[in-house]
Amino acid sequence: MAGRRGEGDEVVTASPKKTAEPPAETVADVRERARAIPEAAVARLAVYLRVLSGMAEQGVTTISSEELAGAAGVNSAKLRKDLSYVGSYGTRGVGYDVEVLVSHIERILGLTRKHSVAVVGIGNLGHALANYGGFPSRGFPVAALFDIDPDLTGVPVGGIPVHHIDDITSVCAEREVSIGVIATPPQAAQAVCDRLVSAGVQCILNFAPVVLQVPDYVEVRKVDLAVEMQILSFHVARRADEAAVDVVNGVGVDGVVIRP
Amino acid sequence: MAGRRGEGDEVVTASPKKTAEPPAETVADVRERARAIPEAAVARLAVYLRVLSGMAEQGVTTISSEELAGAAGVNSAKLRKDLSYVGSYGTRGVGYDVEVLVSHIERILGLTRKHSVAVVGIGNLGHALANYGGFPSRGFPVAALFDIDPDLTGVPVGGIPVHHIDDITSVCAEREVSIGVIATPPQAAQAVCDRLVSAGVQCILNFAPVVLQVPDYVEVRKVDLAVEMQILSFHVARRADEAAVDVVNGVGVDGVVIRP
DNA sequence: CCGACTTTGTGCATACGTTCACAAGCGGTA
DNA sequence: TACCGCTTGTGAACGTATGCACAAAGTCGG
Ligand SMILES: NC(=O)c1ccc[n+]([C@@H]2O[C@H](COP(=O)([O-])OP(=O)(O)OC[C@H]3O[C@@H](n4cnc5c(N)ncnc54)[C@H](O)[C@@H]3O)[C@@H](O)[C@H]2O)c1
Ligand SMILES: NC(=O)c1ccc[n+]([C@@H]2O[C@H](COP(=O)([O-])OP(=O)(O)OC[C@H]3O[C@@H](n4cnc5c(N)ncnc54)[C@H](O)[C@@H]3O)[C@@H](O)[C@H]2O)c1
Repeated sequence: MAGRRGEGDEVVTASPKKTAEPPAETVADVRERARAIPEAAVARLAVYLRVLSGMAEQGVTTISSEELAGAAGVNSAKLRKDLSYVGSYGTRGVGYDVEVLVSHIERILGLTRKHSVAVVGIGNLGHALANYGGFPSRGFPVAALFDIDPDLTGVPVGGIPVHHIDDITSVCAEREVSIGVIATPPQAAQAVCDRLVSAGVQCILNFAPVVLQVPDYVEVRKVDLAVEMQILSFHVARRADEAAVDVVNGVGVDGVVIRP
Repeated sequence: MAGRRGEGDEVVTASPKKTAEPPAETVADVRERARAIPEAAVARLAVYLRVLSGMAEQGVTTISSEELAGAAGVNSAKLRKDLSYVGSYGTRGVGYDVEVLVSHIERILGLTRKHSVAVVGIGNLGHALANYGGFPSRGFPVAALFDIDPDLTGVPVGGIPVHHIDDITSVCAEREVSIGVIATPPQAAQAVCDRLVSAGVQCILNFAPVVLQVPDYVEVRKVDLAVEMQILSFHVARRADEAAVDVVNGVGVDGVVIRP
């Protein structure tokens, strides 16, 4: 790593009583860095990873920040900064080795280990998720399905048997589920969430349009399609408003310049 | 509106030659404000709206920022700031009138008008979306479905007939589609997107794991479940790293205090 | 009508994220 | 080896978002 402040890899022998203000840099910093990656950058790293995997399949071995940024739909400076959080694995004047980059991003994202997924609520959405081949191939095997409906339990969906929600604790423990996906009706979501948490699941992906309450140590991400659509709707409205402003501008509100 | 700088609701007659530095506030500002709402705030407004609608159904007529913030899972100061972008419709010492707030948020989000949705790609996910009742009830009627598979076209899904993708332009125009949802395999997504744009659709919600290229005036939002899971995975890994640091800390790296 | 109490709305400080711009570093070439 | 052109990696400037803390503005009981 280039512009590091201190000098050399100062071993952990640490000076005795440095009560001075500027804190010394330690081993902790190496770990600390992972924590220092902005959430927004993490989301983009996942996108870069997908693009890079595609590149690798097409036989591309090296890629410049400019190219990768184009393919990922971001500014190249941002891309380089994002990659700098991961470490410095590029070659100046050349670019990045695709394989190397893939493996380092995978390491940072914790994809060196598989994360088993459990889907709760095997209705419209749950069926789609269970049948989807895109998760296992990316390191997220769907290890268990749950529903409360007795007509569904026992029947396999996408090759995986559906368990009754009451068995959630034992099955999750047995299959080492680390991610729980909630696809139940909103009324049931909080209760399901609580059961997942009790079962030791610390990561939850929630499709139900409710705000889940969880302990601090549990990470929740939500996918709310109605919210997405409302954001789109907002932009439509905003655009209409701007058009209206332009009209007013054209008509000319006396003397008042809108954008000089 | 409370803390407004100027005085009274200065009508649009605009003072003659105020070339002074502090720019006068005009009609444009009212419109301007909509544009000034941070994207993050817009997403939260949609959540507040959902919570408020639920409250209204339960007969709640008034709510304080503290209560609403709790229900929406955010800090109350943030909530109040978000609402201040919409305008000042609360009553100090009392709180917000639920109905009033709902209607103002709806106005800002452009929900006073319906936004017809077209879903393209009626596979696993497309079926789930077409069958989902949550969209029409929130002002987003599903007006058309499209697929390339001749076996699917003509057959109704969720009460809506599936059209062939080749009819996309005429059908979208006829049904005044304003939001296009892409649920096709990734390989087809860019082509489908281009067709939607040609058909005049300016808002796109993309489920395919690809980065879409669109003209500036088109708004795209993506839902990428694998990315969501990878973000969760990152947090798991980060947590494991922190635990490792704590162990090192416990063992005691001589003299170096990690967090004093 | 007053004064105690509650809750909003926002100025300000801080933290976070993005973008610019350029020195540092590398491969290739003479 | 010395130079050149290209691309990375990162300080620093900027812009945006968050959260605190408190004055302003309202309600309500007496
Ligand atoms: N279908 C979509 O396209 C879509 C889109 C956006 C959001 N959502 C949300 O996703 C969730 C699921 O949607 P859906 O269309 O699949 O609903 P659905 O009604 O088709 O399926 C829900 C399933 O959950 C099961 N269930 C109910 N209570 C349960 C409990 N306590 N424990 C376990 N399982 C339980 C039901 O038996 C049913 O099989 C809903 O919250 C919905 O709002 C769905
Ligand atoms: N199913 C899921 O749970 C899930 C989860 C995450 C992401 N996705 C993504 O969503 C998309 C759809 O997933 P799916 O599981 O429904 O796939 P699917 O294969 O079940 O369905 C795809 C549908 O698109 C149609 N199609 C193909 N090319 C088309 C074209 N050019 N024009 C119109 N229609 C066309 C096909 O006929 C098919 O009906 C994929 O990109 C997938 O990666 C799905």
